[in-house]
Amino acid sequence: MIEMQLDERKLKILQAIIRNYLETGEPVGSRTISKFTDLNLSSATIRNEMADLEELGYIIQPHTSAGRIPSDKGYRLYVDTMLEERVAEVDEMRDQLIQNADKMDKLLKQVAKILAEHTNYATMVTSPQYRSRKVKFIQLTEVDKEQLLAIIVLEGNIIKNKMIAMNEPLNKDIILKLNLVLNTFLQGLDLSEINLGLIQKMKEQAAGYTNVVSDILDAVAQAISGEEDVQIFTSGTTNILKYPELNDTKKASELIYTLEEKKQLNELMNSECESEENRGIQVYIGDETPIESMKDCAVVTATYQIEEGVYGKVGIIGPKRMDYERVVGTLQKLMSDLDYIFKDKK
Amino acid sequence: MIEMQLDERKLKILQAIIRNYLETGEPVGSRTISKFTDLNLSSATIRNEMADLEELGYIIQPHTSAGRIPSDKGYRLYVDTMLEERVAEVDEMRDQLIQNADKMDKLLKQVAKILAEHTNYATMVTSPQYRSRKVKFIQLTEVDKEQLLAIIVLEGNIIKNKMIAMNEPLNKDIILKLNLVLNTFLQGLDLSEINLGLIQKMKEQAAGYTNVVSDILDAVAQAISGEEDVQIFTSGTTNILKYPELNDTKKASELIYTLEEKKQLNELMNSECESEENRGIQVYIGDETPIESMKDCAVVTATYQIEEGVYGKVGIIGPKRMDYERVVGTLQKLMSDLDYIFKDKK
DNA sequence: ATTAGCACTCTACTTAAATGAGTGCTAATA
DNA sequence: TATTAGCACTCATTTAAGTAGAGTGCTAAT
Repeated sequence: MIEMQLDERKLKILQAIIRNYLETGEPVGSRTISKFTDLNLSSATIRNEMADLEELGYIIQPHTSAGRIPSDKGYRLYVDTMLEERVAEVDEMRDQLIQNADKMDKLLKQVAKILAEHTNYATMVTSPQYRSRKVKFIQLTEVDKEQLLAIIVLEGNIIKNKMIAMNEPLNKDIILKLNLVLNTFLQGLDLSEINLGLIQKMKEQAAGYTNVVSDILDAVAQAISGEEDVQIFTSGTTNILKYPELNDTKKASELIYTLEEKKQLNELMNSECESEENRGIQVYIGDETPIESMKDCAVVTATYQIEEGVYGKVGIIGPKRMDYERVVGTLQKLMSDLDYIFKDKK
Repeated sequence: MIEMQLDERKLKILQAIIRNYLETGEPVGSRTISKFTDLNLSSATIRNEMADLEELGYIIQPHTSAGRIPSDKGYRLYVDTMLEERVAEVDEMRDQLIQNADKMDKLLKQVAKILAEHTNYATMVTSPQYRSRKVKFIQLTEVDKEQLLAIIVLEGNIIKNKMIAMNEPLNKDIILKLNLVLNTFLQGLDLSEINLGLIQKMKEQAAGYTNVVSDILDAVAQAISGEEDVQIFTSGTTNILKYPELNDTKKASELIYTLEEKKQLNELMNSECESEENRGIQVYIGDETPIESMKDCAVVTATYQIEEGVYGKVGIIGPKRMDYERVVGTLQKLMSDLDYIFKDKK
């Protein structure tokens, strides 16, 4: 059997099928393509080509006598090679954003919301992760007889508080000494550099009050490492319900639940941003996503950068027939807007 | 025509209808009630009574040959007079809660989530509003040459941070003095007691450095008053989709959107808690709720108290055929658990 | 006052037929 | 050889009709 190839014409037809499907959400038939394209081919010819495309795995027939819809492989080809960049008309987004730039989490919530409103998809935004954040200083303060407040300031003035319960009151000198030890050891250190060995050393250094002190150190260490506070903001989850192909109650509710619950989203939002050249925009289609409830969706993520080593991600979840051009365009624009805003703040 | 009255028997029948409907979600017919109750009446008699109850407006017939379902008025009567208190089996909830009691917002998120999981309804929890919160202590710390960190600890160990930019570096003595002034003046004060006059006095007291100082005081005052952060946490929004009568895509998505958006929820969650005796538990049925998208739901809210003058609210949103007994019971239990947790923390 | 019995209503479900979009294949055509 | 017209066939969707069952309202008997 002759090896089949994707010639120019097949590509054009595939593109037409995808474009059309993106618009309508309905399987597209040969007649439609015959009229839709400027190829001037009869529906019969298109049918033959479509049969080939199906054999090649780029399109799928939901049932015998239906039109074709793109397969994951088809979408993938489309996203990789056929996507024309598009200048999105999202300047107003920027204006809306700048107004709320004073508090980081509010800003990010805004980003998620505005993005959702603009795209009509569900969106998610992670707070920046301070992976290589350095400790600027630490201060322990006695709040009352039973409680100590640890304040940890990280580079970039990220502030963390941690209440530490004490069994027995500590006297001022000890607190002073602890402050000294903590600062001497930890100041200027990268979070990744704070390991168990170091903590062990500190415990030795502060020997004598070991039991209390080790509690405190543990608490502080935990507060510093603070994985926990990679917040994820989501918005527009109900947009999901607008797309008939996702509107199966069971599936949709699982998806919305995932978005509400947020835990699982880390899998998506924590993956490294590889291709620097494309502003870290990644597209997951169908089974490519690591999240079960999104198997019928497409996910587009982009990475924004606050400064060297401080990244966050923005993601959009929609049907596979997502308007990729618009989404990618919008995200690129948004990334550059965020850059602008953060530069300004700094 | 003779004025009809709600006699004992009619009440019993109504109660049986409602109970049954709460369980099944289906209209309930006369035969069911005839067997269900211990009244030993035939279905025919029940039918007569039901006709009366319908005329009185307590039940509704969705169509000619269907059973009856409770009307809003019927639910209302049920909630007001027929609800027997029930001891709920929610002790595990308490255990789960205590584990996460260290950070307020996490705790409240947990409350929302656990409550949603236990009840299978959608839930919402507001952060407490510190109307009459007292200042415990304030500390200014120099972070670097240009920035000062103000840490304000309020009663109940609510911690607020505020970064303050300085035009000119301050020397240590001045900071010390400022600390002293701030604490002397503000410690133990109610937020409402911190007014412009007081601030004026403090400014005088710290005269000499007025320009910087007034900036700082303004910042601190703003940080303390911090109205903005009445957060609302929601959870289990997808539970809505489990109830067929709410599963109309359009309505459900509006409702979930309301819950995601949160803004509107303030209308519900900010209303005063009137009847102290009932732990501030309020029930809104159907049109009684101020929120449009909840017209087909029932909402139950309860008020928790951290201490004198510091309240927050917990709310549950479900179908009108909500299991009121269980919900009210669960909420009462939860309220007392929260009390316990907060007492302990204090 | 209660109840048995019966005719009636209306929904939900099942089944069957009609519709129509779309295909695959074959034979004719350029 | 590539393209196309034409036709039989498939299958999801819609429409219609018929059935079953739950429940009512009313009347007459107890």
